[in-house]
Amino acid sequence: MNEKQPGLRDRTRRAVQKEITDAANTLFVERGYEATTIDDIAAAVGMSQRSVFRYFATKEEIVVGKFDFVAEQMLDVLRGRPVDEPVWDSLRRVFDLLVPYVDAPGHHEVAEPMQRIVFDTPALFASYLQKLQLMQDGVVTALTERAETAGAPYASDDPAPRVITAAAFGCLVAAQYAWLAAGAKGSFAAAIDRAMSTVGPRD
Amino acid sequence: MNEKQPGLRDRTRRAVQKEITDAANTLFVERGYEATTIDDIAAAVGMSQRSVFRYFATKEEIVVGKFDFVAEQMLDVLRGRPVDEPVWDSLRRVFDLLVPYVDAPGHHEVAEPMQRIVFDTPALFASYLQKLQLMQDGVVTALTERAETAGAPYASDDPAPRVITAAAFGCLVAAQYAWLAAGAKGSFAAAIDRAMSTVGPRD
DNA sequence: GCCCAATCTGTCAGTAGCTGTCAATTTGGG
DNA sequence: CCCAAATTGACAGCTACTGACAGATTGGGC
Repeated sequence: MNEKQPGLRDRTRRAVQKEITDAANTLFVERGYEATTIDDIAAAVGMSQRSVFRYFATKEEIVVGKFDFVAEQMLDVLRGRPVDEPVWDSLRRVFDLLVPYVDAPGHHEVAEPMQRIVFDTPALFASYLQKLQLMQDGVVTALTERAETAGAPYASDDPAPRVITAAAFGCLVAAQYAWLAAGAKGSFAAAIDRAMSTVGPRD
Repeated sequence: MNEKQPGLRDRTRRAVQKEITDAANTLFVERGYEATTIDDIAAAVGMSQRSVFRYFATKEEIVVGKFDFVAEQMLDVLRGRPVDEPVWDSLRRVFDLLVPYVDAPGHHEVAEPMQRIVFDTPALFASYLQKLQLMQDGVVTALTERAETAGAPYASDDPAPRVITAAAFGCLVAAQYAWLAAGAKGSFAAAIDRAMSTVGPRD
């Protein structure tokens, strides 16, 4: 087995990371992202600036780092879907993973303002788009493998899997725009449904 | 008339900007983007670091700044298309604008390496994605206006124009991936055609 | 429970991107 | 020809980020 128990060391590491993100997010919402300094965050958590950088490579990563984890989960979900399910439907299921991050019931005090901060701060928005691109890379790989498993592999130069994935993620971002513009009311899942019914693969 | 002659001042400004980008691109291709310092660029053009920042707000802007200009051109092209043309076809025509930037015939010595640098340097790629998003904002506005002109306006909460635009731009990026992966041979326009025939709007 | 190697930590020094200020110089255009 | 406006370099300063090192902490096998 290549499985490994998290071990105490890893667990405390995650705990400290969460402490930092929580403190940072509070500050970001209070004072704004750019107005908050790494030293501010370090002081709030009670550690040195250098140590904060031992948990997060960049300031942006404090905000968007969680999406690395989401990207992994996406692969699990996608691989768990039936191989004969239409690709567009599988992708729709994959996006269910993001719903709790966006539509977070309960912590509307922090989650929603943070979302606006991401969309309004150029540096953060760029990082977010980049993470989405990373997710797409994983999805494209999984989709390619799945097609092979199903006995209908894509040609090596066929752009189809990437195009379909890109279109689906485009729907995702558009849905998020619409949802935020409408005041973050209503269900985010419904916004995705609506977006993904507007375009789709051709055959 | 709200038209204004460029005036000598503006023209020299553009000229200096071009001088900087040319010198910078050469250095970027030679030594890499991150290994090249603003001071290096300033020295190469024979001005102070401070002055370089008077022409470009950020280092990334030296590379991706030209896309602001492209975004404006896109609006012109889109507004010049017949109002009854299918949206997907109009967007395909808009993308013709990007072909010369990517498929640049002649200066393959710089244009193609720079493209790889953009895709391989995280900071640059993120900026590029952001510029694409900016272009989309403009396109969505133009599309909305056009629908009004045609007497078939979108509902204010209808995500359709943004979704379709996002899907089209997704095709664009996927096409660029495929084209670069195939060694930048063949026509980029054909890659876009292929990508945009894989997905599309539903009605 | 003991102990050591592995990990974590703070401190310090340094680099690069980027900004404000100001005085000196250049220059477009009337 | 001349002046108001724009451009410039020099300097100081801030913040994100990195490398190095010495000392403290601690997980986990014995």
